[in-house]
Amino acid sequence: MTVMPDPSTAPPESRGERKERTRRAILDAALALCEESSMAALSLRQVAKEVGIVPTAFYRHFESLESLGLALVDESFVSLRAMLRDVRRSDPSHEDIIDGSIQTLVDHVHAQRSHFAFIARERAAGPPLVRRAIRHEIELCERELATDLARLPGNESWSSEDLQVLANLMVMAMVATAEAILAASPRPEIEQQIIETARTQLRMVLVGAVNWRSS
Amino acid sequence: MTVMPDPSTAPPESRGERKERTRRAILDAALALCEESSMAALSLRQVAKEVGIVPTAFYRHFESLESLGLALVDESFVSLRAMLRDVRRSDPSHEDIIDGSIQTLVDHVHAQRSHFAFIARERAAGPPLVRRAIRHEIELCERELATDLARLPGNESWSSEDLQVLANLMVMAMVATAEAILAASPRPEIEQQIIETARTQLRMVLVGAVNWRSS
DNA sequence: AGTTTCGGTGAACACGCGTTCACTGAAACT
DNA sequence: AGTTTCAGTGAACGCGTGTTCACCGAAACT
Repeated sequence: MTVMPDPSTAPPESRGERKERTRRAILDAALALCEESSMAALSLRQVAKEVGIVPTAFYRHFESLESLGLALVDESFVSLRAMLRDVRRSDPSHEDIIDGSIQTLVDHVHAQRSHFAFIARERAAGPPLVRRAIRHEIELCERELATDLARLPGNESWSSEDLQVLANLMVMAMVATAEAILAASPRPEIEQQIIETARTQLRMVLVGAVNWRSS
Repeated sequence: MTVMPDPSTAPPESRGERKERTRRAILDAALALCEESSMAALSLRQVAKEVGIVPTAFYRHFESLESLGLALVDESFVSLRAMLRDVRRSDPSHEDIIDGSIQTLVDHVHAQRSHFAFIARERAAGPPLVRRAIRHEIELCERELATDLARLPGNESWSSEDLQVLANLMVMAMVATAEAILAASPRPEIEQQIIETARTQLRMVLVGAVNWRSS
């Protein structure tokens, strides 16, 4: 609960290290507290109590709850980009590229549960600035995916607009799948069904993609 | 601001009519107030002030903010189902079925803006019970769409599971499109681009669907 | 005409909120 | 050793919160 280490057993810690530790504690507490509703229903005093500091000490780390929110957006998208990197790393020539990608998604959603939940929630309901920041980050992810898709063999004839549209569709399906997994857990049998659904959907979209323009 | 009619000009009004009028005013005020954040950041006193009644009078109509939320879910899904009915009404043999459906979506999103925004927001960030209610309603819509798809010619060979998965994909795209329209307004050129994107995506999915099983 | 019903009132309750300010005390620097 | 820096303190402010209660007065019923 408290940030203070036990002075008898704790190793020596510089001032900077302690500040960073409190900052982390604030971020974690905020992430945990807004899990049940939204950032909009989060109070400075709640966070401070959870961290184990007095309310005013909060201002030593963030100038407002909104800037805390923006920091959480940054942090959450580090997790999301790590996932995209893992998805990209898989061998594109492999047949199970769909299964692999979905498994990577599932793994990361479980490992960084709060970050993905934060993005899903605040994307629609966060403070205006937080909302904007999230939408912007997602748009960047779509553009990245679009350039990745452009490099894939067989896509030479695609216009960049169509690639962008396909990337948008895929990201939207990914976001929805992540949301569904979060809403389902911890019920493995429902989660398995969501995974099956996502797999089939990705295959359907893929079938649509390979027959595009040629139909 | 106030619910009270001017006694000099107002027509006579029964007790039941007045109660219903106040109830409506509460629903509208809540819808308007949580537009900028979420139900989670809504207070009874705020709503009462907006309606023009004293806070305690709220309890004459709803037993809590959460039950108000559930009433708003019901109301919002009346709008959504009205939209689905309009979509379904269009001639399925017509070539522009995609354009027609999307136009219907756009029209309804504009006409019932607050209802669609409410669903999009609270689906992810509302109080747990509200979230559950919305997810359940959306699932019902998916099942309805799946049975509709089953009646379409050329789908005889589809398994009911695949139809369900396709319906899920389409509803997910519809929800995302509605969200995008709400986030874009009032910028007509961006909205037009969203519509174009949705049109292309629906075509892609359709191409995938017609080539399903046969590929 | 007399009585009941009930939507709306207003005071009061204990508590949580964001923000201010002067402060403490140990770490970090000179 | 002496000074500065600064994360964390704690009291105080004015306001908003949900909920309770006894009360009012007009519509609705008998």
